[in-house]
Amino acid sequence: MRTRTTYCGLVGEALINKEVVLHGWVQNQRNFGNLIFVDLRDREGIVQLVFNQDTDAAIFQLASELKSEYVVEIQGTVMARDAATVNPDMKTGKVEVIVNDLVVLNKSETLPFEISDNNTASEEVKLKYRYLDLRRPEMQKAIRTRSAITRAVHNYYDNHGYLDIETPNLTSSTPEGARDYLVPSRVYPGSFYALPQSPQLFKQLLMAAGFDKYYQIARCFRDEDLRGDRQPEFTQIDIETTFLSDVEIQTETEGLFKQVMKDVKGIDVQTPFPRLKWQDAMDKYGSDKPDLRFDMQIQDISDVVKGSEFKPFAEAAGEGQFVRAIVVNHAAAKYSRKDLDAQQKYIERYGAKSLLWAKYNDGELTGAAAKGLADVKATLVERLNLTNDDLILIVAGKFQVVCDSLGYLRKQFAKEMDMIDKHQYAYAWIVDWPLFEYDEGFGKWIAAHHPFTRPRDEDIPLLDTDPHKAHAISYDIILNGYELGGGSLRIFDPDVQRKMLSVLGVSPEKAQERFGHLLNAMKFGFPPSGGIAIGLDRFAMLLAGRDNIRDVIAFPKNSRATEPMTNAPSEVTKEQLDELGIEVIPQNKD
RNA sequence: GGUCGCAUGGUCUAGCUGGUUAGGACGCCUGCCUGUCACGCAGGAGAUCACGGGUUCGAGUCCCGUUGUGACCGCCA
Repeated sequence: MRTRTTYCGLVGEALINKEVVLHGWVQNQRNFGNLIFVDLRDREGIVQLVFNQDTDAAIFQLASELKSEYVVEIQGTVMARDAATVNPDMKTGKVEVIVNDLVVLNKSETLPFEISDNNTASEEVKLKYRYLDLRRPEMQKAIRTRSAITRAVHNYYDNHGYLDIETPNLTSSTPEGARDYLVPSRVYPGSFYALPQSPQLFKQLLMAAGFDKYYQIARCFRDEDLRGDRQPEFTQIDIETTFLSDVEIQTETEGLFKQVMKDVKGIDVQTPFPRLKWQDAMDKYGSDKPDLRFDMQIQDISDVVKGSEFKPFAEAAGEGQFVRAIVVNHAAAKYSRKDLDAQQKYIERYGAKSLLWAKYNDGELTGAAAKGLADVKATLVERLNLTNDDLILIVAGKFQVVCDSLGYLRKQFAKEMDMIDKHQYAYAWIVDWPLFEYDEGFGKWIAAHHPFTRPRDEDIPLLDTDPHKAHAISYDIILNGYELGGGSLRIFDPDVQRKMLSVLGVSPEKAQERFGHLLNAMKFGFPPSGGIAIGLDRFAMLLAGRDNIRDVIAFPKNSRATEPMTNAPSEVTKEQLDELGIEVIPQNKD
């Protein structure tokens, strides 16, 4: 093999009349009998090769046998193309390479799908041949965006005095939070390691050790069902510091985003980011991670419809019930009764009884809820600031139901009405979180963030009396409707930590067993600390302009948590199980 | 765990109310072509219609189940 002189995609006018050696994959071949064009592709792009019958018959013969995805080495001369044959759509379209030597390094069988960004092969097939799908320029770009991000992250934290410290992947199981992935111990049959859901405890202990500023790009594992923005293993940019306030940590983190946006996208983002209280986010946008690229705020009209005999409003008159609305401008004509009935199906998922809607035109309300609103029309028009062709969407019910439903509708209609600027990056902090949330399924309080989150000092007495009223010193960073990351200041008083765990229903014995190391550490000069963890996959997905984190993970799992290429997870031999002291109970399907 | 959708040559898909020689596009194979760049033209091969059962004179099509797969709810921060 000769030494490559440049990448295919980098062959440009600077190299005209120069000799080059290129390695790459055959993208395409156009054969004219006595003249052949071959598009040669590598990670930087495509360049056109020219083979002429008259120049070298033997090389020409070899070139005529090239097929898609053959791997070749060529030596040739870069030539300027005639004005008439320049291809303005190609980066290398002003030049071409006249080939004087061709070596086929490897052949390719017929491919399961075309290596093209237009290919429409199913997700299943693409994942099975992931290495082929990754050859597509779009995929190469997405993976490279991720690489650029991690590079910028390392640079930023290195420049700001943070130490990159690794934490174990074989650790012990913790009862809180997500389901753990377990790894059986051979040395101690019947005992298991757990893969970390995050390096949370370790990073706090690194602070106890006095490292002051830590960061790590850490792999995390959670055995829960997948979504477009959730994989069972994922990567966090994990940060922990001592002696900093919540605002100081946020400011350092804003610096990171500023730097990454500059390095990766060439965009200057404004800091500080807007800060939104959790309660306000829920009230105005129906979500704790609202997409702030468009407005369309939720408005409470409970007081307006109070006393109404219209059944949905009458039912929602009680304690803890709300009637709220969004107004979609210029949408009344666009949506039919049928369209809106279809939307109702979607909000039923969140427990909404019905989608109440009305259209406003020339001072009149029409539609499903018009009759029920007739008495309060004047107030409503003023409150919602209605103008012609407005579509009003109203949901009544419990707080969570109303928020989820209107949050969904807000996003959905903004999308359908094309109100979202795809080039905008709307960052914000969500602050003032409740410390706990109530789990209806288990009938108990669970940590809204995690059990080490520090309550506001003035709320500590509430832990004994009204835990649900306590607020956390925690913060989420959101971008375009996605939760990018979250962090908090940590409890550093062992008494507060014990109290916190007790509210969560963790007995002192269990606490000692699971978190003894942290509780012990708190006895020996434990510093106030805080940090944040940022979802690298989601961040990369957003910067790469994709809508699934699979696209920024080289070898992801499918939606059933399996990996079609390697067939993971797979069965193991009886010998392997015996060694671990494990017996598999056969699954009875009937 | 639940709901909804999908499964037809290598790939993507058409196939309505049951009777088709299972159609098309891309890819593949053969031939022709000296300026294409999604080259073009002519010809050709390639499908137990995911699997199992049922209804029917007859099933790609209807019904039930299984499997695989996608989205969502639950779950997850």
